[in-house]
Amino acid sequence: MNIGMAAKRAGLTVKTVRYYANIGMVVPAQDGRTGYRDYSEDDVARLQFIGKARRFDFSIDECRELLSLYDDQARSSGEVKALTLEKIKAIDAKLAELQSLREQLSHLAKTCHGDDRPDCPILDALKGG
Amino acid sequence: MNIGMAAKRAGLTVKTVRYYANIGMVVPAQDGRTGYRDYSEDDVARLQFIGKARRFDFSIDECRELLSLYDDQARSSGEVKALTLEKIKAIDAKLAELQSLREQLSHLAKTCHGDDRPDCPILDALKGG
DNA sequence: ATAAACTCTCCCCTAAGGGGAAGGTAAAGC
DNA sequence: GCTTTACCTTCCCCTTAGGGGAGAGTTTAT
Repeated sequence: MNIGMAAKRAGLTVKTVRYYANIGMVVPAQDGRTGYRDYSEDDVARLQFIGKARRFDFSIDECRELLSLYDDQARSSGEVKALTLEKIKAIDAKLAELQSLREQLSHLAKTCHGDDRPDCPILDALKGG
Repeated sequence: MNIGMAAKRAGLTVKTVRYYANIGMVVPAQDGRTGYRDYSEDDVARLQFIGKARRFDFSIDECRELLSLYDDQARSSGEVKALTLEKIKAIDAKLAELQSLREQLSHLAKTCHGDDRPDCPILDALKGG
């Protein structure tokens, strides 16, 4: 099938699907005369797989790993789980960082009266060396 | 003072400080003969200001706004507070997204026995249309 | 005088595509 | 059969916020 249909069925944009072909993630057959990409059902399944993994915040490189595990009939579920746990750890770190940031900003916002007067504790906090 | 000292005093890299000069955020005087940038105390204060705001996750464009508010003696603290509250809102959205992601991944990881057997609920979840 | 440390500009690189141009192809309408 | 429209191709530039490094000039220390 053509790229437009493959993209639609995978819930991705044509640009994205073309990108995945360019970087070698999902490389479909290609018509020699027209140059049109020709996606198989299996290609579409892989696109869907990647789409889902991306929505789970896995990077392209991580998707590549997952995909090779997905392809490998002999892989252990332990490998997949390890990758997932790593991802969770990274998310936890990001969460902690954002939460700390939020607290600090929230504190600053609370101390700022936020009216027409020009004095502002937020700017003062940013100012100090 | 030279860029190296300005960078050190602002807690930034030389590359970063040069970048801020290039995009017009902090443009120091420049020696006509050598081309060396010459940072004033005020320049350093602005660099420090930007450095802090960046650490608070404000984007370069938001720093630009903050900086113009910082420069504007007539600005109201309300404007600054509004920007800060917007930032907090954006952080909250990101937090919610990451938390949902974490829950889903955590659930998947829990259902995966993670041993040497090849069947893996995580990959199965990614596979399904 | 020379070596080390510092500075300059210029160019390419990052992640994951988006936007759009120029041009070929296919399907539908008349 | 012809034309419009929709779809496809490659190619190139754009995004964030700088990092890495080359090649060349400058200043400082020995």
